Amino acid sequence: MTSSDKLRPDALAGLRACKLWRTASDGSVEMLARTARVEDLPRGARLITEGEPALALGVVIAGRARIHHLGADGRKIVFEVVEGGEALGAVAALASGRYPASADAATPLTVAWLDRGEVFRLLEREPSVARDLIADLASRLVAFTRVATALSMDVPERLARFLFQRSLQVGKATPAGLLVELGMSKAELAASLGTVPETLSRAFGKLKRDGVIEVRAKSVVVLDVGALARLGEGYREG
Amino acid sequence: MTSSDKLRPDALAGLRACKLWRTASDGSVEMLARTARVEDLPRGARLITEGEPALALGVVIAGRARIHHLGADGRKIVFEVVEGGEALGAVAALASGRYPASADAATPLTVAWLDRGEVFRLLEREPSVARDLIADLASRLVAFTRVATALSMDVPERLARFLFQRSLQVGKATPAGLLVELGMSKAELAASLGTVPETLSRAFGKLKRDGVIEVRAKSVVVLDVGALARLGEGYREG
DNA sequence: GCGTGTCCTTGACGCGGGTCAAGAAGGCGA
DNA sequence: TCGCCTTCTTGACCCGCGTCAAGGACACGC
Repeated sequence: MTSSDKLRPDALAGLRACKLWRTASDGSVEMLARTARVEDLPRGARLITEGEPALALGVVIAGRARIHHLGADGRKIVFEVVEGGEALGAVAALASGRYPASADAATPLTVAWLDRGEVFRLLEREPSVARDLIADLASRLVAFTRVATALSMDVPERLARFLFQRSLQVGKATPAGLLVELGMSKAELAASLGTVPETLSRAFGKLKRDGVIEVRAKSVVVLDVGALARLGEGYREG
Repeated sequence: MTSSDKLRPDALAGLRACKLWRTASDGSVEMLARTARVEDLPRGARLITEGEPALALGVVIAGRARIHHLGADGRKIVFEVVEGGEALGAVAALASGRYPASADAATPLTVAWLDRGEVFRLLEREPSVARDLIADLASRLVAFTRVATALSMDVPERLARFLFQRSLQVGKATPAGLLVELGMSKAELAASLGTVPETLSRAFGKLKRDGVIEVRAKSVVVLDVGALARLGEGYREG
């Protein structure tokens, strides 16, 4: 809240990159940045607690946050991973309700908090921004449906789906097959898929026995991409 | 598409009641209504098929529709029940993607289809409508998070939650306790809770054994509202 | 070489819940 | 009153997956 907060260049750049107001003028974004409260948090810090009134909307400037829900038994489902330029709790803040899920920093994190009112003021100044905002909220909701859909699949299917999508992004062709780096520890992957390491391990075992993949330490070799796609059959958007 | 479609009074009233553009002027709503394609469908008809390009947005004029997802094994999860004045597939249409879930008519249904472009044109004519639209999308997303959350509870908990919420709406105090009409067959209720009649029946049995409710044919008597609320503990928004 | 971490895998077990199949328990027309 | 159909319940069984507990496998330091 000191005057030195007013214009951190990284925060300004982060807000400028935010898709929620992609078409807003630089001037408006700068005004937004001046009202932002910027926080630097260590890995593991709690950003948002489920059930609290959503007064502000966060934009991730650097790092990754994880949106999740803790069940009564302490089990955790991860809904979404939020990275630079994306918003946190936008939904609840705009709906003027309470946060429907919690969020933690998955890495050291810089986040800019904007008051709900400021965002509405931006909309009044530049009505065309509404279209950006609406498109973003809507596609977020679509992504969400996909998560809920995935919860109805069993673990090997969810793993197949993850591997298929990951192979599209970071797969490298090799003589042995398509090499895919997992990009995280298996324990983390298990949590992302809504399961535990033991079960994930068995899912890897199953795909391997079926001849679909070969398992390495921090990567897998995909032998049959088609089978992977079929197993993880979700509905890809156009 | 005939000119007689242009201004069905029920469609006009339904669109006027739609929260998505609550603050729009009557004139704008009438213009919207003139472009709408109105359909009358029998119970059970398929409105939207998962994966199809979302070109239009539906508004329910009369009846109830059910948004659901069919798993590979034919199992069905119901995400949402949409009633008069609410929108169908708004999300996907506004995000210009594909429908992320399917929808069926749960009762005989009248629905008005609006082209995406018409909605965007309305936004340009009346920018203040964006705020309504954003608030609605956002609260929809919050509701959705709650559904996903509920999927991590077991069946008796989901049932308790349903009964608790239903008792708030239609509960009637009687000497024996709080009488709650289910309002649908137990098979339908089972589907809404993402389970099958057999398991629902056992869940009723469990709540009854625990002294929380008494089970009647098409209603239940709630003996211990507190226990119900505790079991179905979700996160109510403010 | 030998501890001592961390991370991953493997087996045994229990529980929730879906499926199958066989009864109850009503409507409802003849 | 008697079928007869639909809806709901009950029991038996199986499967997926989470938990607990016991090993590997590999990296560190000494």
